[in-house]
Amino acid sequence: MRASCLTPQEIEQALKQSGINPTAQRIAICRYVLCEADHPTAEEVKHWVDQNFPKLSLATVYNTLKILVEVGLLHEVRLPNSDSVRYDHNVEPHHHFLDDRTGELVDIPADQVKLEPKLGQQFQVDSVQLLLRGRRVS
Amino acid sequence: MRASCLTPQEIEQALKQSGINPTAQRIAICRYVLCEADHPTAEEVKHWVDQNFPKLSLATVYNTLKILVEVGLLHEVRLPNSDSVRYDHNVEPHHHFLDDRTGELVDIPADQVKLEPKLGQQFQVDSVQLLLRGRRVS
DNA sequence: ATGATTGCAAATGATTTGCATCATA
DNA sequence: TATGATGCAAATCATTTGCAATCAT
Repeated sequence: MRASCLTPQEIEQALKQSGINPTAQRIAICRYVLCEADHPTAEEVKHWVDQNFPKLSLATVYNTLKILVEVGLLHEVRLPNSDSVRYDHNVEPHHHFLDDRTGELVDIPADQVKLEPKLGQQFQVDSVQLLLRGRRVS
Repeated sequence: MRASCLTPQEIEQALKQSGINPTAQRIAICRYVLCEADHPTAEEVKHWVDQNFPKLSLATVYNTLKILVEVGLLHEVRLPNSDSVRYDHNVEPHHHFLDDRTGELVDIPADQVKLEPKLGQQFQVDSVQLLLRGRRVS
């Protein structure tokens, strides 16, 4: 489901291919956000880098995340129950399930939901964003 | 599609039934947000009341909107392209279409989209939030 | 009078920005 | 040394909150 972890070298490659100068800070952020992390907020990213890459500023975290979103390596997710943006390294079309109890956010592969809008042809649908809410039962 | 406009009396009724003290300010806000308005932001509500009900503070706008959401007379909508919450007086289940060019947000009746999640039974789906994005062609 | 409601201004939280410093080609 | 990247602090934007003044009962 989740893309396998990238090595620092592969991350460097990916950044270069997207026209991003692969600085040490950016690679550090990518290591977390493109791999280990699960829909983190900017604060969570900052918290992680604080432990693994001291002296990286919050502004650089935000700036880097913004760049990654711009080139499409990352997607923003805004949840109805929070003010902070979450970052999703899964850039393939997919849906989300939000556990309203725990706040946990789970990726749902696109093919697990049959979705057929029947709108007038004046509506040209380019993309679809679906959030399923409820709770997970064990 | 849209519920017909409520008279001030009916608004007063609705507020009382929801246990909200129907003050002049609250009725004024409801007149706009439960009726005329089309997915306004808090700022847009403030702008309207400024012209029709001077001396109503922004804090009261926010507080009133929050109360209306709490009792279910209004729903919050967070769009991916904006930081401000929009308020939706259509509290029946429905979807949204967002025109990425104009920013226009259109209600889509629930029955115009066939939606069948096929998730494992550990996912108990209580509600669904669908945003279709694209552009409207004339 | 009493409690609820309001308005104002200050506080908050997330994010952005300006700018001086720093690193690297 | 020129260009871009970083760190810091201040700015911004949406929203919330504290509190004193006001209103309705």
